Amino acid sequence: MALTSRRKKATAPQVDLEALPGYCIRRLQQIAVAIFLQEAETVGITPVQYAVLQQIANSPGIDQRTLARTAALDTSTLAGVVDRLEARGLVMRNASPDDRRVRLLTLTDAGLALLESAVPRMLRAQERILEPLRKRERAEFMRLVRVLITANNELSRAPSEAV
Amino acid sequence: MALTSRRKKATAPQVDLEALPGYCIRRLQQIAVAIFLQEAETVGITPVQYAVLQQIANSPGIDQRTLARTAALDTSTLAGVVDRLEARGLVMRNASPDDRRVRLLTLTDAGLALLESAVPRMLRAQERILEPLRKRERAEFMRLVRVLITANNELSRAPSEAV
DNA sequence: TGCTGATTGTCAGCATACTGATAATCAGCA
DNA sequence: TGCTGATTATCAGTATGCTGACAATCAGCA
Repeated sequence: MALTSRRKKATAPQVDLEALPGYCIRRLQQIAVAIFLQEAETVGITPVQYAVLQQIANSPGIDQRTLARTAALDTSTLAGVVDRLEARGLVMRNASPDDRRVRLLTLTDAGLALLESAVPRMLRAQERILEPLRKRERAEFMRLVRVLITANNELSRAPSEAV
Repeated sequence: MALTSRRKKATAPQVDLEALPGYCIRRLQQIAVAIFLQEAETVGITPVQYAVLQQIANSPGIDQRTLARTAALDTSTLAGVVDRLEARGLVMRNASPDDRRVRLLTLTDAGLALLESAVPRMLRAQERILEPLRKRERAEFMRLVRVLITANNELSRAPSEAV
């Protein structure tokens, strides 16, 4: 039978998703978010909202562009996050006196209070995420993840940048 | 000075996000997606769309509920993904003869052809994600991630389930 | 001073991802 | 047979996350 006459029955490539780093990382992210939301349920914030509140607390009066970099968020994504935090009265958005394009962010008293009550719950969530690993494995996992992040930092539109 | 008269100046807790597993996992997920999208640009599919196409190829005639579990997606999320793939003519959605609630999924010829051209690019993306690690570290990273996923599997609404 | 290019924030559009609700359907039992 | 509870898929609503485009503003220079 000549090759050309053989009906090319396209055989679907069989791939096990569990073996793919990208798939496993997505699963891990889903789980980490679920744990955070469980722990922070009474506070009512998401992981990203926590990160934004925390960075504003770390650097009061920060502008949105810098905040986006330090929280690893796209500026357009950050705009939405800050919108929601502002609507809940947790964050103030004030125009900069020096540059009218810039909007400076500060926590309100309510935002600070919420952040303070969120921190222990956030820490508990972090512990739970790594709990299945032995102590030494946890450190090794974090080391490996940080290598991956640092080396590939520039690849996403929101490259992280230390403050 | 009595405690009650001291103005409680709430001191913002300073936390370094980079030290938090959840934050690092989110960064890693952003990077993994960015690498995948770069490699798969000419094919025009996302990581999740690839996973869905691949699982349909692995099990032709699979129903959406089973597919959601094996691809680690919520059924409501999967509905949208399949909508888009169907609209592009990559997937067929047929009612089951046995149970009219169930919709069975199959790849079209175009879907199969696209999947075949996507696989090598997907594999290249997987290599790039772990490239910053040494060979032994890559295996260790994958082992640790799988421990975390397996142990915490039930925590997300879309617990993965081997086929 | 007035123009040009860069910067800041926002928007529209698309794609995950979740919760909670609902319609359609099925399976089992009185 | 007819009813009840479970199952399948879908929907509305909310929240990341990205791209590409835009208006407002600024900084630097002719």
